[in-house]
Amino acid sequence: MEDEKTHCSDGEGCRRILEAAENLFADKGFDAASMNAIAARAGISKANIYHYFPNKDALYLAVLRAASGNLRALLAEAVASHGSVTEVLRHFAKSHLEALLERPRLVRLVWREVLEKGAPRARELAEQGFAGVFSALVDILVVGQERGELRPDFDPALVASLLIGANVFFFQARDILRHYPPVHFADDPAAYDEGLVDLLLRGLEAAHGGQPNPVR
Amino acid sequence: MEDEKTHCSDGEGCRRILEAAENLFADKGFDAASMNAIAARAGISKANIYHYFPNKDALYLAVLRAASGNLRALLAEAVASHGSVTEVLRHFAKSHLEALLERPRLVRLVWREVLEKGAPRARELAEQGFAGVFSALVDILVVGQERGELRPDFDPALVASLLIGANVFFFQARDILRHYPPVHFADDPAAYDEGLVDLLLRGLEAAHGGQPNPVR
DNA sequence: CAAGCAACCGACCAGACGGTCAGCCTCATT
DNA sequence: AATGAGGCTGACCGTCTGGTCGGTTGCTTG
Repeated sequence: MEDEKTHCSDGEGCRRILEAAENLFADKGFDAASMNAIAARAGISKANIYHYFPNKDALYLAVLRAASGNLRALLAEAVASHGSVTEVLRHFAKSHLEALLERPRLVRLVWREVLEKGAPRARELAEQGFAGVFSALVDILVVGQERGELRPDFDPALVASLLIGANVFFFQARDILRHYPPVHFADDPAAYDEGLVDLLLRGLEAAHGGQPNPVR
Repeated sequence: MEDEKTHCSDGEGCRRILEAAENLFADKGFDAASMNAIAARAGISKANIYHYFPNKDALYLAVLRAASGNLRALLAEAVASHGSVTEVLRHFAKSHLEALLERPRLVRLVWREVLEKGAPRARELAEQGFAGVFSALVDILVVGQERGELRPDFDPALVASLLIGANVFFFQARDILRHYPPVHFADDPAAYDEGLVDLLLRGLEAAHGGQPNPVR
Protein backbone atom coordinates (compact mmCIF):
# COMPACT_ATOMS: atom_id res chain seq x y z
CA MET A 1 0.00 0.00 0.00
CA GLU A 2 3.00 2.17 0.49
CA ASP A 3 5.28 1.37 -2.42
CA GLU A 4 2.37 1.28 -4.90
CA LYS A 5 4.12 -0.36 -7.81
CA THR A 6 7.59 1.02 -8.00
CA HIS A 7 8.92 -1.27 -5.32
CA CYS A 8 12.39 -0.52 -6.46
CA SER A 9 15.33 0.74 -4.43
CA ASP A 10 16.25 -2.84 -3.62
CA GLY A 11 17.11 -5.21 -6.47
CA GLU A 12 20.37 -5.08 -8.36
CA GLY A 13 18.58 -5.55 -11.65
CA CYS A 14 16.35 -2.60 -10.96
CA ARG A 15 19.29 -0.32 -10.29
CA ARG A 16 20.70 -1.16 -13.69
CA ILE A 17 17.41 -0.33 -15.33
CA LEU A 18 17.29 3.08 -13.70
CA GLU A 19 20.92 3.72 -14.56
CA ALA A 20 20.48 2.77 -18.21
CA ALA A 21 17.27 4.76 -18.45
CA GLU A 22 18.90 7.79 -16.87
CA ASN A 23 21.70 7.73 -19.42
CA LEU A 24 19.44 7.33 -22.41
CA PHE A 25 16.76 9.76 -21.27
CA ALA A 26 19.39 12.38 -20.52
CA ASP A 27 21.18 11.92 -23.83
CA LYS A 28 18.27 11.50 -26.23
CA GLY A 29 15.15 12.71 -24.45
CA PHE A 30 11.96 10.87 -23.62
CA ASP A 31 10.75 10.00 -27.11
CA ALA A 32 14.03 9.07 -28.71
CA ALA A 33 14.99 6.73 -25.87
CA SER A 34 13.18 3.49 -26.65
CA MET A 35 12.41 0.77 -24.15
CA ASN A 36 14.30 -1.66 -26.36
CA ALA A 37 17.40 0.48 -26.17
CA ILE A 38 17.08 0.87 -22.42
CA ALA A 39 16.70 -2.85 -21.95
CA ALA A 40 19.68 -3.57 -24.18
CA ARG A 41 21.81 -1.04 -22.32
CA ALA A 42 20.77 -2.52 -18.99
CA GLY A 43 21.59 -6.01 -20.30
CA ILE A 44 18.12 -7.43 -19.64
CA SER A 45 14.98 -8.15 -21.60
CA LYS A 46 12.45 -5.46 -22.32
CA ALA A 47 9.69 -7.46 -20.67
CA ASN A 48 11.65 -7.40 -17.45
CA ILE A 49 11.45 -3.63 -17.29
CA TYR A 50 7.69 -3.98 -17.24
CA HIS A 51 8.05 -6.25 -14.24
CA TYR A 52 9.35 -3.28 -12.29
CA PHE A 53 7.59 -0.36 -13.94
CA PRO A 54 4.03 -0.31 -15.26
CA ASN A 55 4.87 1.78 -18.33
CA LYS A 56 7.39 4.10 -19.89
CA ASP A 57 6.06 7.20 -18.18
CA ALA A 58 6.41 5.62 -14.77
CA LEU A 59 9.99 4.67 -15.54
CA TYR A 60 10.74 8.19 -16.70
CA LEU A 61 9.13 9.59 -13.59
CA ALA A 62 11.16 7.31 -11.36
CA VAL A 63 14.36 8.30 -13.13
CA LEU A 64 13.48 11.95 -12.83
CA ARG A 65 12.57 11.60 -9.19
CA ALA A 66 15.90 10.00 -8.39
CA ALA A 67 17.83 12.48 -10.49
CA SER A 68 16.02 15.40 -8.95
CA GLY A 69 16.81 14.12 -5.47
CA ASN A 70 20.47 13.54 -6.27
CA LEU A 71 20.81 16.91 -7.90
CA ARG A 72 19.18 18.66 -4.97
CA ALA A 73 21.53 16.92 -2.55
CA LEU A 74 24.47 17.87 -4.73
CA LEU A 75 23.42 21.50 -4.89
CA ALA A 76 22.59 21.66 -1.20
CA GLU A 77 26.30 21.51 -0.44
CA ALA A 78 26.83 24.64 -2.47
CA VAL A 79 24.76 26.78 -0.15
CA ALA A 80 26.53 25.69 3.03
CA SER A 81 27.23 29.07 4.54
CA HIS A 82 30.12 30.05 6.72
CA GLY A 83 32.17 33.21 6.99
CA SER A 84 31.27 36.66 5.73
CA VAL A 85 28.49 37.09 3.24
CA THR A 86 30.90 37.87 0.43
CA GLU A 87 32.82 34.71 1.19
CA VAL A 88 29.63 32.70 1.22
CA LEU A 89 28.71 34.22 -2.10
CA ARG A 90 32.01 33.32 -3.68
CA HIS A 91 31.77 29.82 -2.33
CA PHE A 92 28.22 29.44 -3.59
CA ALA A 93 28.98 30.51 -7.13
CA LYS A 94 31.99 28.28 -7.39
CA SER A 95 30.54 25.12 -5.92
CA HIS A 96 27.18 25.58 -7.62
CA LEU A 97 28.80 25.57 -11.01
CA GLU A 98 31.10 22.73 -10.02
CA ALA A 99 28.07 20.70 -9.01
CA LEU A 100 26.42 21.32 -12.36
CA LEU A 101 29.53 20.32 -14.28
CA GLU A 102 30.16 17.30 -12.12
CA ARG A 103 26.91 15.56 -13.10
CA PRO A 104 25.94 16.90 -16.48
CA ARG A 105 23.45 14.13 -17.19
CA LEU A 106 21.43 14.89 -14.09
CA VAL A 107 21.29 18.55 -14.96
CA ARG A 108 20.31 17.96 -18.56
CA LEU A 109 17.63 15.51 -17.48
CA VAL A 110 16.04 17.89 -15.02
CA TRP A 111 16.47 21.02 -17.07
CA ARG A 112 14.94 19.41 -20.12
CA GLU A 113 11.81 19.00 -18.07
CA VAL A 114 11.82 22.70 -17.28
CA LEU A 115 12.11 23.64 -20.93
CA GLU A 116 9.44 21.29 -22.24
CA LYS A 117 6.28 23.22 -22.92
CA GLY A 118 4.17 20.47 -24.38
CA ALA A 119 4.07 17.93 -21.57
CA PRO A 120 4.05 18.92 -17.91
CA ARG A 121 5.26 15.44 -17.07
CA ALA A 122 6.96 16.33 -13.87
CA ARG A 123 7.52 20.05 -13.85
CA GLU A 124 6.97 20.25 -10.12
CA LEU A 125 9.73 17.74 -9.53
CA ALA A 126 12.21 19.69 -11.58
CA GLU A 127 11.15 22.93 -9.97
CA GLN A 128 11.71 21.60 -6.49
CA GLY A 129 15.39 21.18 -7.16
CA PHE A 130 15.44 24.75 -8.32
CA ALA A 131 13.43 26.11 -5.44
CA GLY A 132 15.85 25.03 -2.73
CA VAL A 133 18.90 26.61 -4.28
CA PHE A 134 17.10 29.77 -5.28
CA SER A 135 15.55 30.56 -1.93
CA ALA A 136 18.74 29.63 -0.08
CA LEU A 137 20.65 32.10 -2.22
CA VAL A 138 18.03 34.78 -1.68
CA ASP A 139 18.33 34.21 2.07
CA ILE A 140 22.08 34.66 1.89
CA LEU A 141 21.64 37.96 0.11
CA VAL A 142 18.96 39.20 2.50
CA VAL A 143 21.17 38.41 5.47
CA GLY A 144 23.97 40.28 3.76
CA GLN A 145 21.73 43.28 3.38
CA GLU A 146 20.52 43.14 6.97
CA ARG A 147 24.08 42.92 8.25
CA GLY A 148 25.00 45.94 6.17
CA GLU A 149 27.59 44.02 4.21
CA LEU A 150 25.59 44.49 1.03
CA ARG A 151 23.75 47.45 -0.44
CA PRO A 152 20.14 47.61 0.71
CA ASP A 153 18.88 48.98 -2.59
CA PHE A 154 19.01 45.98 -4.88
CA ASP A 155 16.54 43.16 -5.38
CA PRO A 156 17.91 39.92 -3.88
CA ALA A 157 15.75 37.77 -6.12
CA LEU A 158 17.14 39.50 -9.18
CA VAL A 159 20.71 38.93 -8.11
CA ALA A 160 19.97 35.31 -7.26
CA SER A 161 18.44 34.79 -10.68
CA LEU A 162 21.38 36.48 -12.33
CA LEU A 163 23.94 34.38 -10.49
CA ILE A 164 22.22 31.06 -11.01
CA GLY A 165 21.39 32.00 -14.58
CA ALA A 166 24.99 32.83 -15.36
CA ASN A 167 26.05 29.41 -14.10
CA VAL A 168 23.31 27.54 -15.93
CA PHE A 169 24.16 29.40 -19.11
CA PHE A 170 27.83 28.59 -18.71
CA PHE A 171 26.89 24.95 -18.30
CA GLN A 172 24.69 24.98 -21.38
CA ALA A 173 26.76 27.06 -23.75
CA ARG A 174 30.19 25.87 -22.67
CA ASP A 175 30.83 23.90 -25.81
CA ILE A 176 29.98 26.72 -28.17
CA LEU A 177 31.76 29.31 -26.02
CA ARG A 178 34.84 27.17 -26.20
CA HIS A 179 35.64 28.02 -29.77
CA TYR A 180 35.20 31.77 -29.57
CA PRO A 181 38.58 33.42 -29.57
CA PRO A 182 37.80 36.10 -26.98
CA VAL A 183 36.61 33.47 -24.51
CA HIS A 184 39.39 32.08 -22.38
CA PHE A 185 37.34 30.81 -19.45
CA ALA A 186 35.43 28.00 -21.14
CA ASP A 187 37.71 25.40 -19.60
CA ASP A 188 38.17 27.24 -16.33
CA PRO A 189 34.84 27.52 -14.53
CA ALA A 190 36.53 28.71 -11.36
CA ALA A 191 37.93 31.72 -13.20
CA TYR A 192 34.52 32.39 -14.69
CA ASP A 193 32.80 32.50 -11.33
CA GLU A 194 35.60 34.46 -9.75
CA GLY A 195 35.30 37.16 -12.40
CA LEU A 196 31.54 36.99 -12.18
CA VAL A 197 31.36 37.48 -8.43
CA ASP A 198 34.04 40.17 -8.52
CA LEU A 199 31.95 42.00 -11.04
CA LEU A 200 28.78 41.71 -8.99
CA LEU A 201 30.36 42.60 -5.67
CA ARG A 202 31.50 45.88 -7.11
CA GLY A 203 27.88 46.79 -7.34
CA LEU A 204 26.65 44.84 -4.42
CA GLU A 205 29.14 45.75 -1.73
CA ALA A 206 28.26 48.68 0.46
CA ALA A 207 30.71 51.48 -0.10
CA HIS A 208 33.52 51.04 2.41
CA GLY A 209 33.17 53.51 5.28
CA GLY A 210 30.44 55.60 3.68
CA GLN A 211 26.67 55.53 3.49
CA PRO A 212 25.54 53.94 0.26
CA ASN A 213 24.30 56.35 -2.35
CA PRO A 214 21.03 55.24 -3.94
CA VAL A 215 20.98 53.73 -7.38
CA ARG A 216 19.98 56.33 -9.92
CA MET B 1 22.31 22.59 -59.60
CA GLU B 2 21.87 25.46 -57.23
CA ASP B 3 18.75 24.66 -55.25
CA GLU B 4 19.75 21.00 -54.86
CA LYS B 5 16.41 19.60 -53.76
CA THR B 6 14.86 22.07 -51.39
CA HIS B 7 13.53 24.29 -54.15
CA CYS B 8 11.20 25.90 -51.69
CA SER B 9 10.84 29.59 -50.90
CA ASP B 10 8.24 29.88 -53.66
CA GLY B 11 5.06 27.81 -53.43
CA GLU B 12 2.29 28.62 -51.03
CA GLY B 13 1.92 24.99 -50.02
CA CYS B 14 5.57 24.79 -49.13
CA ARG B 15 5.33 27.77 -46.82
CA ARG B 16 2.56 26.08 -44.89
CA ILE B 17 4.66 22.96 -44.51
CA LEU B 18 7.55 24.91 -43.07
CA GLU B 19 5.24 26.84 -40.78
CA ALA B 20 3.52 23.72 -39.45
CA ALA B 21 6.84 21.96 -39.05
CA GLU B 22 8.33 24.90 -37.19
CA ASN B 23 5.47 24.92 -34.71
CA LEU B 24 5.57 21.20 -34.06
CA PHE B 25 9.35 20.87 -33.96
CA ALA B 26 9.58 23.78 -31.55
CA ASP B 27 6.85 22.48 -29.26
CA LYS B 28 7.58 18.77 -29.22
CA GLY B 29 11.09 18.27 -30.53
CA PHE B 30 12.34 16.33 -33.50
CA ASP B 31 11.26 12.82 -32.53
CA ALA B 32 7.87 13.61 -31.05
CA ALA B 33 6.80 15.65 -34.07
CA SER B 34 5.61 13.09 -36.60
CA MET B 35 5.34 13.68 -40.32
CA ASN B 36 1.67 12.74 -40.09
CA ALA B 37 1.07 15.44 -37.51
CA ILE B 38 2.96 18.01 -39.56
CA ALA B 39 0.98 17.14 -42.66
CA ALA B 40 -2.30 17.34 -40.76
CA ARG B 41 -1.36 20.70 -39.28
CA ALA B 42 -0.40 22.00 -42.70
CA GLY B 43 -3.68 20.73 -44.12
CA ILE B 44 -2.04 18.57 -46.79
CA SER B 45 -1.16 14.93 -47.29
CA LYS B 46 1.98 13.43 -45.84
CA ALA B 47 3.16 12.32 -49.25
CA ASN B 48 3.10 15.90 -50.39
CA ILE B 49 5.75 16.82 -47.85
CA TYR B 50 8.03 14.31 -49.52
CA HIS B 51 7.44 16.10 -52.78
CA TYR B 52 9.27 19.11 -51.35
CA PHE B 53 11.70 17.51 -48.91
CA PRO B 54 13.56 14.25 -49.40
CA ASN B 55 13.17 13.16 -45.78
CA LYS B 56 12.40 14.29 -42.25
CA ASP B 57 15.94 15.39 -41.50
CA ALA B 58 16.00 17.66 -44.54
CA LEU B 59 12.73 19.22 -43.47
CA TYR B 60 14.05 19.79 -39.98
CA LEU B 61 17.21 21.29 -41.37
CA ALA B 62 15.24 23.64 -43.60
CA VAL B 63 13.08 24.72 -40.68
CA LEU B 64 16.13 25.29 -38.54
CA ARG B 65 17.89 27.21 -41.27
CA ALA B 66 14.95 29.55 -41.69
CA ALA B 67 14.48 29.94 -37.95
CA SER B 68 18.14 30.60 -37.42
CA GLY B 69 18.10 33.29 -40.08
CA ASN B 70 14.99 34.95 -38.69
CA LEU B 71 16.34 34.85 -35.17
CA ARG B 72 19.63 36.34 -36.24
CA ALA B 73 17.86 39.16 -38.04
CA LEU B 74 15.72 39.77 -34.98
CA LEU B 75 18.70 39.88 -32.66
CA ALA B 76 20.72 42.03 -35.01
CA GLU B 77 18.43 44.94 -34.19
CA ALA B 78 19.34 44.62 -30.56
CA VAL B 79 22.96 45.51 -31.15
CA ALA B 80 22.25 48.67 -33.12
CA SER B 81 24.52 51.08 -31.30
CA HIS B 82 24.05 54.77 -30.79
CA GLY B 83 24.78 57.05 -27.90
CA SER B 84 27.15 56.44 -25.01
CA VAL B 85 28.37 52.95 -24.28
CA THR B 86 26.24 52.68 -21.18
CA GLU B 87 23.19 53.69 -23.18
CA VAL B 88 24.03 51.14 -25.84
CA LEU B 89 24.42 48.52 -23.15
CA ARG B 90 21.03 49.31 -21.64
CA HIS B 91 19.45 49.24 -25.06
CA PHE B 92 21.09 45.94 -25.92
CA ALA B 93 19.96 44.15 -22.78
CA LYS B 94 16.41 45.36 -23.12
CA SER B 95 15.89 44.67 -26.79
CA HIS B 96 17.80 41.40 -26.73
CA LEU B 97 15.45 39.99 -24.12
CA GLU B 98 12.47 41.48 -25.89
CA ALA B 99 13.54 39.74 -29.08
CA LEU B 100 13.80 36.41 -27.28
CA LEU B 101 10.37 36.79 -25.72
CA GLU B 102 8.80 37.98 -28.93
CA ARG B 103 9.48 34.77 -30.83
CA PRO B 104 9.72 32.04 -28.21
CA ARG B 105 9.31 29.24 -30.74
CA LEU B 106 12.29 30.34 -32.76
CA VAL B 107 14.44 30.53 -29.67
CA ARG B 108 13.37 27.16 -28.33
CA LEU B 109 13.95 25.58 -31.72
CA VAL B 110 17.46 26.90 -32.07
CA TRP B 111 18.44 26.50 -28.44
CA ARG B 112 17.28 22.91 -28.36
CA GLU B 113 19.85 22.24 -31.02
CA VAL B 114 22.54 23.74 -28.85
CA LEU B 115 21.60 21.56 -25.90
CA GLU B 116 21.33 18.29 -27.78
CA LYS B 117 24.40 16.20 -27.18
CA GLY B 118 23.45 13.12 -29.09
CA ALA B 119 22.98 14.42 -32.62
CA PRO B 120 25.01 17.28 -34.04
CA ARG B 121 22.26 17.80 -36.60
CA ALA B 122 22.92 21.45 -37.17
CA ARG B 123 24.98 22.76 -34.31
CA GLU B 124 26.86 25.13 -36.57
CA LEU B 125 23.62 26.71 -37.70
CA ALA B 126 22.47 27.35 -34.17
CA GLU B 127 25.86 28.63 -33.20
CA GLN B 128 25.94 31.16 -36.00
CA GLY B 129 22.97 32.97 -34.53
CA PHE B 130 24.81 33.08 -31.26
CA ALA B 131 28.10 34.20 -32.73
CA GLY B 132 26.82 37.45 -34.19
CA VAL B 133 25.23 38.70 -31.00
CA PHE B 134 28.08 37.61 -28.83
CA SER B 135 30.88 39.21 -30.79
CA ALA B 136 28.83 42.37 -31.35
CA LEU B 137 28.38 42.70 -27.61
CA VAL B 138 32.05 42.08 -26.98
CA ASP B 139 32.85 44.82 -29.46
CA ILE B 140 30.59 47.24 -27.64
CA LEU B 141 32.34 46.50 -24.38
CA VAL B 142 35.81 46.80 -25.89
CA VAL B 143 34.91 50.17 -27.36
CA GLY B 144 33.63 51.23 -23.97
CA GLN B 145 36.93 50.27 -22.41
CA GLU B 146 38.97 52.05 -25.07
CA ARG B 147 36.93 55.19 -24.65
CA GLY B 148 37.50 55.07 -20.92
CA GLU B 149 33.81 54.81 -20.19
CA LEU B 150 34.26 51.34 -18.75
CA ARG B 151 36.84 49.87 -16.43
CA PRO B 152 39.78 48.40 -18.33
CA ASP B 153 40.28 45.56 -15.87
CA PHE B 154 37.42 43.25 -16.66
CA ASP B 155 37.06 40.57 -19.32
CA PRO B 156 34.62 41.71 -22.02
CA ALA B 157 33.84 38.15 -23.06
CA LEU B 158 32.91 37.29 -19.51
CA VAL B 159 30.55 40.22 -19.22
CA ALA B 160 29.01 39.44 -22.60
CA SER B 161 28.44 35.86 -21.55
CA LEU B 162 26.96 37.00 -18.27
CA LEU B 163 24.58 39.44 -19.90
CA ILE B 164 23.38 37.11 -22.63
CA GLY B 165 23.22 34.26 -20.16
CA ALA B 166 21.06 36.24 -17.78
CA ASN B 167 18.61 36.95 -20.58
CA VAL B 168 18.56 33.40 -21.86
CA PHE B 169 18.02 32.15 -18.35
CA PHE B 170 15.20 34.59 -17.81
CA PHE B 171 13.63 33.37 -21.01
CA GLN B 172 13.96 29.73 -20.00
CA ALA B 173 13.06 29.90 -16.34
CA ARG B 174 10.41 32.60 -16.55
CA ASP B 175 7.53 30.25 -15.87
CA ILE B 176 9.03 28.74 -12.79
CA LEU B 177 10.33 32.07 -11.53
CA ARG B 178 6.83 33.42 -11.81
CA HIS B 179 5.53 31.59 -8.81
CA TYR B 180 8.30 32.36 -6.39
CA PRO B 181 7.13 34.97 -3.92
CA PRO B 182 10.36 37.00 -3.82
CA VAL B 183 10.36 37.33 -7.60
CA HIS B 184 8.39 40.32 -8.82
CA PHE B 185 10.03 40.77 -12.22
CA ALA B 186 8.84 37.61 -13.97
CA ASP B 187 6.21 39.54 -15.89
CA ASP B 188 8.31 42.65 -16.31
CA PRO B 189 11.38 41.86 -18.41
CA ALA B 190 12.19 45.55 -18.78
CA ALA B 191 12.51 45.88 -15.01
CA TYR B 192 14.67 42.77 -14.94
CA ASP B 193 17.15 44.10 -17.46
CA GLU B 194 17.13 47.54 -15.92
CA GLY B 195 18.06 46.12 -12.56
CA LEU B 196 20.56 43.81 -14.20
CA VAL B 197 22.39 46.52 -16.10
CA ASP B 198 22.29 48.86 -13.13
CA LEU B 199 23.94 46.16 -11.11
CA LEU B 200 26.63 45.51 -13.67
CA LEU B 201 27.38 49.14 -14.42
CA ARG B 202 28.19 49.68 -10.79
CA GLY B 203 31.10 47.40 -11.37
CA LEU B 204 31.77 48.23 -14.95
CA GLU B 205 31.68 52.00 -14.88
CA ALA B 206 34.98 53.77 -14.38
CA ALA B 207 34.94 55.63 -11.09
CA HIS B 208 33.68 59.14 -11.78
CA GLY B 209 36.51 61.64 -11.80
CA GLY B 210 39.15 59.30 -10.43
CA GLN B 211 41.52 56.69 -11.80
CA PRO B 212 40.04 53.24 -11.44
CA ASN B 213 41.41 51.18 -8.60
CA PRO B 214 42.38 47.66 -9.66
CA VAL B 215 40.15 44.72 -8.85
CA ARG B 216 41.42 42.94 -5.72
C1' DC C 1 9.21 -32.32 -1.16
C1' DA C 2 5.77 -29.15 -2.64
C1' DA C 3 4.02 -24.74 -2.92
C1' DG C 4 4.64 -20.12 -3.90
C1' DC C 5 6.58 -16.12 -5.52
C1' DA C 6 9.74 -12.74 -7.53
C1' DA C 7 12.91 -12.41 -11.34
C1' DC C 8 13.31 -13.04 -15.89
C1' DC C 9 12.71 -14.22 -20.91
C1' DG C 10 11.18 -15.10 -26.11
C1' DA C 11 7.54 -14.44 -28.82
C1' DC C 12 4.06 -11.82 -29.96
C1' DC C 13 0.42 -7.81 -30.71
C1' DA C 14 -1.81 -3.64 -32.58
C1' DG C 15 -0.64 0.57 -33.96
C1' DA C 16 2.30 4.37 -35.38
C1' DC C 17 6.32 5.51 -37.61
C1' DG C 18 9.14 7.27 -41.85
C1' DG C 19 8.98 6.62 -46.46
C1' DT C 20 7.31 4.97 -51.40
C1' DC C 21 4.46 4.61 -55.38
C1' DA C 22 1.10 4.69 -59.05
C1' DG C 23 -1.88 7.71 -60.48
C1' DC C 24 -5.05 11.90 -60.67
C1' DC C 25 -5.74 16.78 -61.58
C1' DT C 26 -4.52 21.25 -63.46
C1' DC C 27 -2.44 24.08 -66.62
C1' DA C 28 1.04 26.12 -69.73
C1' DT C 29 3.29 24.84 -74.06
C1' DT C 30 3.17 22.97 -78.65
C1' DA D 1 -6.16 18.44 -79.25
C1' DA D 2 -2.16 16.31 -77.53
C1' DT D 3 1.68 16.57 -74.40
C1' DG D 4 4.26 16.72 -70.37
C1' DA D 5 5.50 18.43 -66.04
C1' DG D 6 4.49 19.88 -61.30
C1' DG D 7 1.32 19.80 -57.27
C1' DC D 8 -1.01 16.61 -54.83
C1' DT D 9 -3.21 12.27 -52.94
C1' DG D 10 -4.78 7.47 -50.91
C1' DA D 11 -3.13 3.27 -50.33
C1' DC D 12 0.51 0.81 -49.15
C1' DC D 13 5.38 -1.06 -47.29
C1' DG D 14 8.75 -2.64 -43.90
C1' DT D 15 10.18 -1.45 -39.50
C1' DC D 16 9.97 -0.21 -34.97
C1' DT D 17 7.26 1.32 -31.05
C1' DG D 18 5.16 0.65 -26.25
C1' DG D 19 3.13 -3.01 -24.16
C1' DT D 20 1.31 -8.12 -23.17
C1' DC D 21 1.43 -13.02 -22.29
C1' DG D 22 2.65 -17.70 -21.25
C1' DG D 23 6.09 -19.92 -19.43
C1' DT D 24 10.74 -21.04 -17.16
C1' DT D 25 13.97 -20.48 -13.78
C1' DG D 26 15.70 -20.40 -8.84
C1' DC D 27 15.23 -19.20 -4.15
C1' DT D 28 12.34 -19.21 0.10
C1' DT D 29 8.97 -20.95 3.12
C1' DG D 30 5.93 -24.54 4.99
